Amino acid sequence: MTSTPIADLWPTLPGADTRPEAAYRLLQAAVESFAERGFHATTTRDIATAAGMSPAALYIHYQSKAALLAEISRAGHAATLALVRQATAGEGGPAERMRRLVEQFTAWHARARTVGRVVNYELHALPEDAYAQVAALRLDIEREVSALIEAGVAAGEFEVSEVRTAARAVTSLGIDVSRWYTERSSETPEELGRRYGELVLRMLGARC
Amino acid sequence: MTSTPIADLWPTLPGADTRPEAAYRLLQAAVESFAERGFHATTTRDIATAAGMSPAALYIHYQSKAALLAEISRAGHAATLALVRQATAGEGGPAERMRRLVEQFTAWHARARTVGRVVNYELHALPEDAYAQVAALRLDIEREVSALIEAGVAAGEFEVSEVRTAARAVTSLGIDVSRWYTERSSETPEELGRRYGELVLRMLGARC
DNA sequence: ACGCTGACTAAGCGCTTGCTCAGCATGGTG
DNA sequence: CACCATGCTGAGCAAGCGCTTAGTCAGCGT
Repeated sequence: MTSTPIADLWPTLPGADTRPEAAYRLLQAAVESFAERGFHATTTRDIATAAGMSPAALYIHYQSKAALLAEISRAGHAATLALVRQATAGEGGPAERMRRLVEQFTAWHARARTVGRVVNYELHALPEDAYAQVAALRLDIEREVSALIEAGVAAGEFEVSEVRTAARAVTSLGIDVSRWYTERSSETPEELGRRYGELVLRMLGARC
Repeated sequence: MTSTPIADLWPTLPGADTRPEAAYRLLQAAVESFAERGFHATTTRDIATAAGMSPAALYIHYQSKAALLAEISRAGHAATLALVRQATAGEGGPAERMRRLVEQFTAWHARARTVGRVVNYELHALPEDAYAQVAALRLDIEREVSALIEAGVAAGEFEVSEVRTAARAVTSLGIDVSRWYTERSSETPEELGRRYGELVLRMLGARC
């Protein structure tokens, strides 16, 4: 029942199979700690202890505490963009694709809420170069959503006055799920996804 | 053109008129710093310097760094709840009141985005007693929104499958504005509010 | 048996943090 | 004038921070 959100993320990391298992444990511990307390309130001792090691062991696998955050953020954004691309590229018209996108985008932010929190709310703590990479990925995600809405408008399936505002609202709804969703929530990630899909289609004026 | 978001907040603070002006400057500096860097990444020296004082001066007006956060959070939540109550209590049917609520809720989170960020994203740093007070206020806000949606459904003006999920979506949209809105945004807070009001009414299935 | 390597630890360095405290200037009051 | 309360500062303390260093040890090829 309890999911391991980091598992959604790990396969997208470079060299995931060759990397020692200890690096994985450190990454998992960092995600959990950063999500719960925030980057600056998390100490390297927290992470190392949660991973069952001494503080110094962290620096064998990662250059710094910030490098850990950068790796989580990069991989998390890459995974999200991949999810968005997969959903929008599938079969069906704009409305059908939008429903699928919102369902999966929302469910991911509920299921992988710890990763989602780090990805969306710890951007300011990223080193400059990592931030630049991540900002580019975020732009790509928003562009995908905007393009899909525009396609829907062109096909006469959506009716929207401002595409950019609508795109903001769609992504915003999904992202904010990682803030408020807890494992005590009454809805499963998939249920929530389906309901949000319905709400978004109505928001976009999809012909009923 | 540039707003001073803290001004929206200050009047709701207890003893605002009797309190020395230095306390106000410290509070303003704290809001700005907490919003930009987060609570834990902000030092007492940051706050004091921004207020034009030495670090020690902070402790004449506030018991601790956390007490500053608590005061900001309490006042910010109280102001938000007051805004919500004022909007929902006005004249008009559920749809009209919901439009007004979303317009004002959204515009506030754009205009007072610095306060909004502290209020919504630094909850975990609150001392336990302050957190309890603030959690109660947050529950009240959500209850107001839920009640308004239920009233709309009862009046036949809304059509919603799950009231709680819809309420979550409505508040979520507004709250997340404080995360992404910047003063470089192309829309004014009021424009954004109007557009979001439109989107939310559609989302709730308001009869057109 | 041997030396080497790579994962790891115990100890701790240099620095920053939240916060304290003795003392100073100011201005209202007798 | 003396007196004191108020608002503030300069200096600095104890604790905790990110990170480094020297060294241990199991597993490996030869």
